[in-house]
Amino acid sequence: MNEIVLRRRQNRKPSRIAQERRRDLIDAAIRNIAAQGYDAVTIATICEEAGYSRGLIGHYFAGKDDLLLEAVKTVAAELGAAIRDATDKAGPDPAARLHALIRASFTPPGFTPDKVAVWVSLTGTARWSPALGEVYREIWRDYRAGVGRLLARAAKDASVKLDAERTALTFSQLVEGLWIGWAADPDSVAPDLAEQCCHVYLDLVLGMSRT
Amino acid sequence: MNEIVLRRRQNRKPSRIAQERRRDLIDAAIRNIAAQGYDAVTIATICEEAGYSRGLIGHYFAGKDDLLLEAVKTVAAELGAAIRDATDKAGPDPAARLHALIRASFTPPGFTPDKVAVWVSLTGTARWSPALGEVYREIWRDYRAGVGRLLARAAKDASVKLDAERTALTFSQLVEGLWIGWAADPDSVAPDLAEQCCHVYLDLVLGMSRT
Amino acid sequence: MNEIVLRRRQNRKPSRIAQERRRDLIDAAIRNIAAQGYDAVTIATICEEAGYSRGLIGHYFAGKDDLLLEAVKTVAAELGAAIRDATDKAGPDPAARLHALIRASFTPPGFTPDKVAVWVSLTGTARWSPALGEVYREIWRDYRAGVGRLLARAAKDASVKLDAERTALTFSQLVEGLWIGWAADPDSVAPDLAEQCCHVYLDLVLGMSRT
Amino acid sequence: MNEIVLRRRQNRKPSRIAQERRRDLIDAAIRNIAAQGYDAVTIATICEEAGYSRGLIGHYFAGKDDLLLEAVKTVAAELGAAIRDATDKAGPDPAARLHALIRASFTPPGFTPDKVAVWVSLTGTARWSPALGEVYREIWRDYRAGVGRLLARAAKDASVKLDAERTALTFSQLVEGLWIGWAADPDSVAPDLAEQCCHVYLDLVLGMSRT
DNA sequence: AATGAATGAGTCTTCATTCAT
DNA sequence: AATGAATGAAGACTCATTCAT
Repeated sequence: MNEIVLRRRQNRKPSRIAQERRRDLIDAAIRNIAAQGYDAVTIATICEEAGYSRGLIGHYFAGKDDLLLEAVKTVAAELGAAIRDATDKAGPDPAARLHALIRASFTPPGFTPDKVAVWVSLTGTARWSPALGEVYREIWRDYRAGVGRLLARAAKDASVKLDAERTALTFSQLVEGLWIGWAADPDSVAPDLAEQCCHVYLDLVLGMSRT
Repeated sequence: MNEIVLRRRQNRKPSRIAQERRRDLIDAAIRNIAAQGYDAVTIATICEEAGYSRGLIGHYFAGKDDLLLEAVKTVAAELGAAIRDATDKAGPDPAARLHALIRASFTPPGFTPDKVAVWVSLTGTARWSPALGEVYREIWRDYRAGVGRLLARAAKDASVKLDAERTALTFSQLVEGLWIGWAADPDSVAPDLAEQCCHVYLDLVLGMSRT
Repeated sequence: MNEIVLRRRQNRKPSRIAQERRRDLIDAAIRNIAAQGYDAVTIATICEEAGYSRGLIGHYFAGKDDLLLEAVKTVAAELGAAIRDATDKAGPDPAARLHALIRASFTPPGFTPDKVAVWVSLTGTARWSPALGEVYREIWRDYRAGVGRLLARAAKDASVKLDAERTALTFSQLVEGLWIGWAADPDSVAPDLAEQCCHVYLDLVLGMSRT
Repeated sequence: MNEIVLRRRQNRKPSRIAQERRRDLIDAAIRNIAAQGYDAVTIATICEEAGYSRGLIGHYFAGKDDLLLEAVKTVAAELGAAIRDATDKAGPDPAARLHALIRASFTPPGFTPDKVAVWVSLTGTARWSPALGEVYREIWRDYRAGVGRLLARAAKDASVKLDAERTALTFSQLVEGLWIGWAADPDSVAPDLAEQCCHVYLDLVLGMSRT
C-alpha cells in the first residue's frame, strides 16, 4: 500500500506534481484507447504513450481499472462541460440553447475523435461494470434533465405540446446512437451529417420546418 | 489449422453433428456474453456453459475470436430476420410496415435481452476489429436502405416531404442509441418506452400527431 | 487396449490388411517428416497425408512414438538393404564393393531425399531416446563392421597397412556427416560431391591416387 | 512485443542486468537441452534451471524460439572462437595449425558435452528452420573456408596436390559426423578416438604416414 | 475396420502488480 | 519520485489419446 494511495484514501489533496502525473497518465490512456481500442490497452502501452515507466501507475492509481475509470470520468466531465459552456454562451432562448447544445455535441472541444472513441468503447461495458455504469447513468440523466427543461420551455414558447421527458430521452439516445455510429462507421455517420440529423429532429419536435 | 476449418475451405459441408456443436457453442457464447460481459468471457466459461470440454472449440472454430465473431453474426442475422419477418407480415402499407419494424426492434423474438446485450457489448469494439466492423456496417446499411425505401413511400402516401436517407439514418441511430441505453441503464430506457419513442418519432416525421 | 495391439503382443502375425495399413501410415509419416520437419509432424498431419482418419493410428500402433520409431526403423532397414544389395551386385573385389557401397549411400534407392531427411531429423534425438538410440547404434555398428571387413580385405589386396576399425569409423561418420550436411545445406553438400568425397577418401586410404 | 525487444530495435544498448539475465537464461537453456534433449525442453524447465520465474523469458526474449536460437548462436560462436583461438596459438605452420584445430574440435573449451549436445540436437532441424539453417550454414562455410586455406598452404609446403575445397568439405563433414556419432553413441565414438580419426585423415591427405 | 467427436493435460504467452533500488 | 526487474496467475491453444458409433 503506497503513500499516495493512502493519502487519497485519507482524502488529503494530492500534490501539484501528483495531479500532473495523474493527468499525463489519464491523457495517455485516452489517446491509447482511441488509437488501439479498449481491448488492446495495457499498462505497458499507456506508460509508453505517457513516456513514463511501467511501475509509475501504481504510485498514482489503485490499478489499471482505476486509471481507466478515471479516464472515462474525465472524458465524461469534459464532454459535459463543453456542452454546458456552449449552451450557456447561446443566450436565453431555449430553442437556440438546444441548437447550440447539438452543435457542441458534434464539434470540438466537446466532440473530439479521441473523446468520443473512449466514450463509445466503454458504453458497451457499462452494463457489467458497476462503477462504469454509474458514470454512464449519471451523465445521461443530467443530460436528459437539462434537455428536458429546455424542451419544455421551448415548446411553451412555440406553443407546441410535447412530452418533454420522452422527447429528451429520444434526443439523448439519438445523440448516443450517432456517436456509436460515427465510431463504427465514420463514412456513413460523419459528424456534420449527425449534427444535421439532430437539428432537423429538434425543429420537427418544435414544429419548425427545416429541409 | 483444425480439420473443420480445413474442410470448410475445401467446401465440403460440415456434418450434422458439427453444425449442432457449432450452434451449441455459439449459443453458449451468446448467453455467456450477455450474462458476464464481453471482457469476462473465456473459453473456459463458454465451454462450461455449453457443457463441453475446453478443447472442443478448436474442433469447430479457428479460435476464440472466430467463435465470438460467429456469435455476433448469428445475433445480427437473427435480429435482421426477425425484423424482416415482422415487417413482411404487416401488409403493404409502408407506414404500417415501419411501425411493425419498430415493434419488432423492441420485442421478442428480435429483441431479446441476450441478443441485444451481445450486440451492444460488441458495437463499441467494431471500430478496431475489421471483421466486426464489416458485420456492423453491413447490418446497419441494409437496415437503413430498407427503412429509407419505406419512408420514401410512406412520405409520398402522406404527401409529406422528407429526406429519406437522412431520416433513415436518424431512425437507425435512434434505435441503436435506445438499445445501448437499455443495456447500460435498463431502468431509464425500458423497451416499452424505447419503442414508444420510435413510434412517436415516425408519426412526427410522417406528419401524424400522436401524443 | 485394442485387439491389434493385443495380437501383436501375443506375437501373432498381423493380417495382410493390417500390414498394408501400417505401411501406409509409416510411408505417410516418412513423407510428412521429410516435408515439414520432425517438430511439425502430428498425428493429424500424418493421417491426412495417408488419407485415413485420425483414430486409425490407435488401431495399428501403440501411439505416435511407436509409429515414428517404426518409420525410422523402416528407413534404416531400407537404407541398409539398398546398400547391401548394391554391394552384393558389385562382385567379389573388396575395393569395388566399397565403391559400390559409397555409390549406394548417395544415390537411390538407398539415398532418397525423404529417407535421408527422416534419418537426419532423428539422429539429433537419438541421444535422449533409448529406443531410437538402439536403432541408431545397431545400424551404424553393422555398417562399420561390414565396411571394416571389406577394408581389411582391400588393404590386404593392395598391400596397404591400415587400422580397419578406425578407418571404418572414420568412413561411417564421414557418410553421416555428409548426410547431415546435405540435409541442412543442400547447395554446399550436393549428393554428387558428397559421393566423390567418399570415393576420394577410400582411394586415399587404399593408396590409390584419384584427383 | 516486449520492451527489451523494442529497445533493441531502437538500438539502445541493454542494461548490464539485462545482459546478465539473458546470459543466465541462455546458459540454462543450453544445460537443459543437453540434459533432457531438445524435445523435452520447455519454458518451465529452462526457468527452473535458471532459478527464475516463467514470466521472465518474456522480458528478455521474444519467446521460446528466440531464446533457443540465441542459445544455438551462443554455442556456435563459442565453438568457433575456441577453435580459432587454439589455431592461432599453434604458430604459423599450416599443418600444425590444422592439427591444433582438430584437437580444439574434440577437447574443451570448444568441445564440451553440453555444447556439442546442443549443436547436435539442433542440426537435425536446421533444414526446416530458416533462422537455424542460416546459423548452421554460416558456421560451416566459415569453417570450411578457413580449413581450405590452411590445407592449400599445407599441401604446398608438403608438395602434395589436393583439391582444397573438396578436402575441406570432407574434413568439415567428418567432424560433424563424429560429433553426431559421439552424441548418439558415446561408447563407440569417444572424443579421443574421434580426434585421432581426424589427425590420421589429415596426415593421409598431406602425405604423411601415421598408423 | 474405420471414423471423427470429445477430452484434458501440457505449453506458451500475456500482463497487472509488486518491490528493491 | 521513479524505474524496470521479477513474479505468477490466467488464458488461449495444441494435440495425443480414447471411445462410441
